[in-house]
Amino acid sequence: MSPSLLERLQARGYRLTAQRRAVAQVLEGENVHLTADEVLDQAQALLPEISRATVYSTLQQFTEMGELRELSLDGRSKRYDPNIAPVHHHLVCESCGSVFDVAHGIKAPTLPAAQHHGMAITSAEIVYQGTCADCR
Amino acid sequence: MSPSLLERLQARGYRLTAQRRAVAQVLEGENVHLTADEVLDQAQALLPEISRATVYSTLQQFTEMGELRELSLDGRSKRYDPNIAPVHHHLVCESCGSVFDVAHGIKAPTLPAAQHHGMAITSAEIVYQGTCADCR
DNA sequence: CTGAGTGCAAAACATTTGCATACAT
DNA sequence: ATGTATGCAAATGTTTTGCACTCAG
Repeated sequence: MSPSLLERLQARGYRLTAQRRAVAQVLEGENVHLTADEVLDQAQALLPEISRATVYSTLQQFTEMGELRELSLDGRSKRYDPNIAPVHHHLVCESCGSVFDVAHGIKAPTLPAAQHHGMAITSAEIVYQGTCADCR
Repeated sequence: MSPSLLERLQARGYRLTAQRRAVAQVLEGENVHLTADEVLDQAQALLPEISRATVYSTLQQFTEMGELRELSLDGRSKRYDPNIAPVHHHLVCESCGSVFDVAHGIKAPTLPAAQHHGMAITSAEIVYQGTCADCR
């Protein structure tokens, strides 16, 4: 089994506090795509005194460290995905906003240089939109 | 040439006011991906008394009518794309948020039914991320 | 005319920031 | 110890809403 988020943070020598451990623990697992607010809720269940500002700043740091991927799938709030190892895409329910991972192996087509508009491309992500079973 | 946004609205018998005409006019053209706030700015240049609430509600209606496509490309604010005819994808600058269209012809791979997670898929959009010429 | 559209201001969210205090290393 | 992380509360940015007034059809 691959190292957990918490283990990866320790391995980096990252300063660990109870708050950061709570955030890491909430984000452990497969197919996890929580908003900052959901992370706050679940982290407060583990550690009641954790504050909103700390959750936001911790999520921002984990993202900058490359330990989380920030997803902007609807116009409302960002979601955080701890599944960073393989590049993978997402399915989004247009009705309730729930998110599923697409197993790796599906690859976005490479964009011909003529279409780069002068940009240096670093990644490509596909968002499949539709309606989930619950919303139908 | 294909009918303009304004012409399409007229053809639907949609009730037209000076405000709605201003919003439609601002969104005319190719490679336009404005935020609500940018639409407000430009619409106020045409019609100083237009209000923020009207711009938001008009954009929402145009989107529901299928005359605009709402893009959630960064976590900040939605952008509105009047180019709805062909399905097309986008290039986004991670630094400044500017957006370019990818010419049609590029298609996202079809997702095998086994990966649908019970969802009914309606569309697939690719977001290519990178850094634009100006930001380098 | 008349219901739908508009402006205004306030509310509802999402996120960020400044600063004094607490704590991991 | 010491510098960084945290909590609090206020600020910022985006979008929505309630309500009285206006106007397109």
